[in-house]
Amino acid sequence: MYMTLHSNNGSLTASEMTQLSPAALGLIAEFFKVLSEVSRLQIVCSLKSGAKNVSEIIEATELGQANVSKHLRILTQAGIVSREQRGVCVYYEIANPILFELCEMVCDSLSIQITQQSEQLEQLGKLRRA
Amino acid sequence: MYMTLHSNNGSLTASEMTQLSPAALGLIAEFFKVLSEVSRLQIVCSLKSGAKNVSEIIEATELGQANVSKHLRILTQAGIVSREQRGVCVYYEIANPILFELCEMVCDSLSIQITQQSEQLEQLGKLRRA
DNA sequence: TTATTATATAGCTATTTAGTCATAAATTTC
DNA sequence: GAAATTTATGACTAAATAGCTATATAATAA
Repeated sequence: MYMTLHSNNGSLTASEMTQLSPAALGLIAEFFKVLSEVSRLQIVCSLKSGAKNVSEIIEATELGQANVSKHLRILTQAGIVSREQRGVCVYYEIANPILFELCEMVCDSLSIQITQQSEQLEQLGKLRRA
Repeated sequence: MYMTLHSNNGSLTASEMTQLSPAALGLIAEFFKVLSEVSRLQIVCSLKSGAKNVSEIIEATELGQANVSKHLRILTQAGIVSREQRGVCVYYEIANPILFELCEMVCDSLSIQITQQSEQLEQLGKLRRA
């Protein structure tokens, strides 16, 4: 029996994850894919300080207009940002703060890796010099 | 001034993330990209119960041999799994357990979204029937 | 209405990459 | 050494997509 994403009232423990169905893995993969583009991470980061309209996002990220528009559509569909029209302008806002936790965890993890690698390189250097 | 990944002894707070450099965002994006493929998530899940050699992974995931080999290379380079040769066989193992936390968080998040969406759809149904 | 501004979208190109097949490389067994 | 087994790699194809330009749509102002 596979585990679906909304079994158990929407909460999955790590041990249950082993049995995630291909469909659930597909949703997870899709979510990660949305976060796997530098441009989209830039946009999200630019919204960290609060809601911005498209023009403001373009200015903050220095990306092209059409490009930003497309990325915002992807982020909205993924439920990561929310969209609100105010007159001519459309304001976007972080809708899913989980994202920053995720990034933080990845940052920490990568930092540790980088630190370990540089330590290993240093050890290697010492061995060479010896 | 941009924040690099290994500033502050490898620990970044959420508030600092706003100022991540494009280079740091690139590393984060790359990490997420590795996790954005169903096949790789399948492989990782198959390793949840412990180390497996390539043949065992192929059996567990039902993916092609060359394909698995390539994915394992990508996962290894990303520091997500580790590689150990024992005779003819090569055993892979989860090296970065952060991954399961990440998946769990995404699962929870997605579950909540799906629940909310289905509730909204239900509300919509009630309105239509009324 | 017309003009202007803000955002979205269609069409296109170039790049990336997952998957497959064939083959190479490495290890063990006979 | 030869054969068999396990894993890795190179070549190729098909599909996905980021970014661009041009254009469409929507809202406001004149």
